[in-house]
Amino acid sequence: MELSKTFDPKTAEEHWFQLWIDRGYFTADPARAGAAFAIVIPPPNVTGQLHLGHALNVTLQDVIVRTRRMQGFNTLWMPGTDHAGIATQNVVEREIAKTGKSRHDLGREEFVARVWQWKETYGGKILHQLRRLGASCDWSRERFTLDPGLSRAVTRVFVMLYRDGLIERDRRLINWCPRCETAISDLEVEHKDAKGNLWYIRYPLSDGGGSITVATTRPETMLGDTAVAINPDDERYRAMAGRTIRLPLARREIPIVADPSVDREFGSGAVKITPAHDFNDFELGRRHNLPQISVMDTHGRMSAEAGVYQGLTREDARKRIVEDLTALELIEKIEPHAHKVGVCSRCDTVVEPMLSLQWFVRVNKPGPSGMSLAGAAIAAVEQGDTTFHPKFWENTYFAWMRNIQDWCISRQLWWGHRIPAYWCDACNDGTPIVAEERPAACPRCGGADLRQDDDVLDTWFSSGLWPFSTLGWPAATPELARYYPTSLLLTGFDIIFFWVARMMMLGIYCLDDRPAPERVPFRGVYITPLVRDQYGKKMTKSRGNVVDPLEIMEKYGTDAVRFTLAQLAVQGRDLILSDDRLAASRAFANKIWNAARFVMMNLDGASHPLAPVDTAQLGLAERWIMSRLDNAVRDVTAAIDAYEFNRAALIVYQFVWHEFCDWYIELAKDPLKAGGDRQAAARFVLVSCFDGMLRMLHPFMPFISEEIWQALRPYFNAPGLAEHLAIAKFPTPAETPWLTPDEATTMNECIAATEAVNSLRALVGHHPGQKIDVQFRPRFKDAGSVADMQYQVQMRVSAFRPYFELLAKAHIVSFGDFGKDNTGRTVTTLLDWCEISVGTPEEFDFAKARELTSKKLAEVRKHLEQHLARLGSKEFMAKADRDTRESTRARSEQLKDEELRLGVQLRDLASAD
RNA sequence: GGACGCAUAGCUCAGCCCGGUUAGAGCACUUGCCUCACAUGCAAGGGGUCCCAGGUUCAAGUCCUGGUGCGUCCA
Repeated sequence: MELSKTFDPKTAEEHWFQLWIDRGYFTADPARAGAAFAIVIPPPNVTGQLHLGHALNVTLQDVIVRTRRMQGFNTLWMPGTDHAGIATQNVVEREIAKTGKSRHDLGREEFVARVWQWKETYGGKILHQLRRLGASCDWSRERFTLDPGLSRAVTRVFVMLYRDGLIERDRRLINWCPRCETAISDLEVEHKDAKGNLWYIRYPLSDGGGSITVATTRPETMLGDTAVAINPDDERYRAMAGRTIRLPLARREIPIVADPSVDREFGSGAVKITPAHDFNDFELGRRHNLPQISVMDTHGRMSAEAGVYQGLTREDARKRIVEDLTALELIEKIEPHAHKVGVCSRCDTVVEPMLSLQWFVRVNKPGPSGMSLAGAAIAAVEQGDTTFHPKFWENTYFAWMRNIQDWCISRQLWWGHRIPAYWCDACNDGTPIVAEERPAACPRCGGADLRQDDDVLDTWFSSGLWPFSTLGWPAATPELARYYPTSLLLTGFDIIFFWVARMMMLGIYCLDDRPAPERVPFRGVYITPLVRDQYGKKMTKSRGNVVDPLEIMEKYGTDAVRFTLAQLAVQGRDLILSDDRLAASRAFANKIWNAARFVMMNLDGASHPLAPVDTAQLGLAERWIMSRLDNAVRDVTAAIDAYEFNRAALIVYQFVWHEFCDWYIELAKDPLKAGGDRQAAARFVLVSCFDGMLRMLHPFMPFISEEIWQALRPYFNAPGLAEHLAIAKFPTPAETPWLTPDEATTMNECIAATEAVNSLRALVGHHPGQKIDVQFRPRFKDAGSVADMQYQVQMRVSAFRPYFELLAKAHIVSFGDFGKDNTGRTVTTLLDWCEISVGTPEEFDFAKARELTSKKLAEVRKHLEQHLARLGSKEFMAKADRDTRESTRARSEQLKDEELRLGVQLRDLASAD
C-alpha cells in the first residue's frame, strides 16, 4: 500500500469520524470496566455558531478525553446544548416580526411551538460543527436542557428548594430589560462607558427658606424621588437634615435625610433618592423607611405615577423634564459627566432597575444541611473537593461567592421551563401551590381552576443541573453512580459566576445523600484561555475581528487547527492565534505524512505483520530512538496529567520532527538498503516507533494519525491489536531502559560531532552533499602518553563511527596528535572531549574563520572570567553548596582549556594564508 | 475606586512555582542546497540591557518591594 503524495485532510476527516461513530467507539457504557473519566461539555446555546472559544474548549476537552480513553478509562463525554431563553426567543421573535406580527399575536402556545420548530431545524448546527472538530463525545447521549428528563430535574429542584425555604417570591428591585421585557440577573448586565451629564437641580425647601441643590445623572426619575440625602458629617447641609422639600413637578413633600453612604465629593454633595429606580437608593430607602414609587412601566415608558409625563419614553421624559425645570429656573447647571450605564448583555438596551415581583433563590440562607448554598459551594473548594487550574481562579470564585446576592431566577419569557407554581383563582389565597405535577384541584378550597405561574426559569437554572441532570438525576441511574462527580470541567473564566458557581451550589445541594467529596459536580475545573486575534485584541462582533474556525479548518486542516490551539494553550495566559502558527502546524502535518510515506516505501516487500525481532539484539541507533520515544511518552503523559497542553504538544512536535525525522530516519537509510537482519531491524523500529508516535499524537491530531496508523497497521505484530487508533492503548514507556548511560552519551556525541562537521562544511563552503575528510584529535592533555590519548579518542569515535560517517557524509582520515597543531589548510571546531578538523578548498578565505574564532574566544573569556571571579570569592566558597562549587570549578577548567585551544586555532588560521 | 494577570529575539510565546552550565522554541530574516520521505523541505547563521528602580542572596530573567506600560474582571 502506498500513501498519496500529499495528505488530504477533508477526506480523512469525514471518513474517520463517521467510522468512529459507526463503531460506537465514543459510546459510554457504565457497565464496562476501568476507572471512570467523565466530562460534560459546556452546552453551547442552540442559537450558537462555532467560534474560536468553542474550538479551543472542545479541542482541549478532546485531547484529554481521547488520552483517557486510550489509557483504558471508562470514558464519557456528554454533549448537548442549552435552550438559551432570551437569545432563542429573540431569534424567533425577529423571524415573526418579518411577517409583521409579534409573539402576542400568536399567543403563548403557538409561539412556543414555533420556537421548537426553529430548534429542530437550526438547533443542531453548532453540534455538527463540533463534530467537524473531531469531538469524541458520546453523541448517542446528546442532551438539551428542555428535554423531558432534564425538565423533570428542573422541576424537582425547584420544588425541593421551595420546600426547604430556599426559593421565595418577593417584590424587590431587579434589573429589567425593557426591550426583552423580562427580569435579568445582575450578571446579564454589562457596564458600559457613557458620556452623560450631571444635572444640578434646585429643590425648594417646603418652608420657603431657600433650596437644596441635588446632582443627578437621571433627572427623569425625579418623579419617583422620596427623599434627598446628605452626609451627616457635611457641614454645608447638616442643619437641613429633618427638614422637607417640595418636589418640583410632582408636588410632593419629601424629607431630607442624613446617611453616611452619601459621597460628599460627588456633585453638590446632596443626592435625590429614588428607591424604585436605583439600587443604592433602594438600600438607603430601606434604612430610612422611605416609600418606593415606580414611575415606569415594563416597556420603559413613564407610568401613571409620572402624571403628565405618562406614556413618554425614558429619553423623552428626560428631555421634557429638563425643559420644564429650566422653565422654572430650577436647573442650576449642567456638567458633562462620564459614567457607566448598565445594558442588557443580549440586546444592548439600557437596563432599568425596576421594582418587581420575582422568584429568588436564597443563596445565603442556611438550608437543611445547616449550610447555605453559597457557603457549601465555598467550603467544597476550600476543602479541595474541587480544584481549579490554574489555581488563582479560585480567588475569583471565592470573591464572587462571598459577595453573592440572592439569585433572581424568574424570567418574563415564554421559552423555557415554566415555573411549577400554581395559583388558585377560587380562593385567591395569594400563596402559590408549588408541585412537580399540576395538582388536579386546589388543596385549600378544592377549586379546579388553577393557573400556572406565567414566568419561566433563568436558563442558568437548568444549566446549573447539567452535570447530573444529563446523567439521569433524579433517578438513580447507573450513569449517575458511575460518572458523578465528573472528572473535569473545561470552560472559560467568563462563566465562572454564571455557570460554574451555580453548578457547584446546585450539585452539592441535590446530591446531598452522598459523602461530601462526592457531592461536587466535578473534581477539577480547567479555565481555558481567551482567544485573541493576531493583534492581541479580544475577538468581538463589534470589532469585526472574529475568526471563523470553520474557515481556518478548511484552509489548514482540522488537525493543524487543533494542534495550534493546543500548542498555544498556556495556563493563565491569553492565546493569540496567527496565520504563521497555523501554517507551522500544517507543515508539521505534512512532515509526519512524508515520514510515513518514507516508511511505507521502505516496507515494500516486507511481510505483514513484520517478522518479530529480538529487541535485545537491536543496534545502538535503534535502541536510542526507542529510548527517546519512551522519554517523549513519559513527558507527554505528565504534561497532559498536569493539563499543560502547550508542553505536551511541544514534546510531541520535538520528538517527531527533531528526533525521529531528523536523526533516526537518516540513520535508518543505510540498514534499509543493506537488506537482511539490519533491514529487518530498521523496518521493525521504524514501524514500532511510528506506532508509538501516532498513539501519542492522536489526541492532538486524530485524523492524520488514524489515516497513517491504518496504513501501517498490517505490519504491526501485537496480540490484541485494536482495530483503530481511536481506541488503541496510549503508549507507556518500557520497563527496562533501552540504553545504558554510556550508550546514550555515545549517541549524543555522535550527533554533536555531526553538527560540528555540518557547521564546518557550511563555513568552508563545501557542497552539502559532498563527502569530506575529517580528522579527530584529543583535546585534553592528561597524564598519559600521546598514544594513549589518541587511542582513547579513537575508541570513543569507533562507538559511533559508521553512524557518524553516514550522517555527516564524512570520512575519518586520522586521529591526529594532541599538541601537534594544524598548520595546513584546515578549520577546526571544539567538542567537549575532542576537536574536529576539515580541510579547506584552495580559494577559502581564512578571514571569515578567524572572525568566527575570535568571537568565540571573546565569549569564552567572558565566561571564564565570571567563573574565576566566583571561585575567587571567599563568600562563594564558603556559602555555595558543594555541587555548585565543584561544577563551577570543572566548568572553569574546561573554559580554560577552550581558551587555550581557540588561541592555538587562531594562530594556525593566521598562518594558513 | 477595588482585584487579578501580563511585560524575555523583529513577531507569537516557553523557561520563573523549586535562584546556580554559554536564556530556548516556532515564525520571520541572511547564506548555501531541487541530497532518491518532505522546497509545507535540508543544512548553516545573525538576532536578547530577560520593562525600569531598589532590595534579599556568595549568586537574580527566576524571589521580595515600589514604579511604568498593556490587558481583564468586579464596583
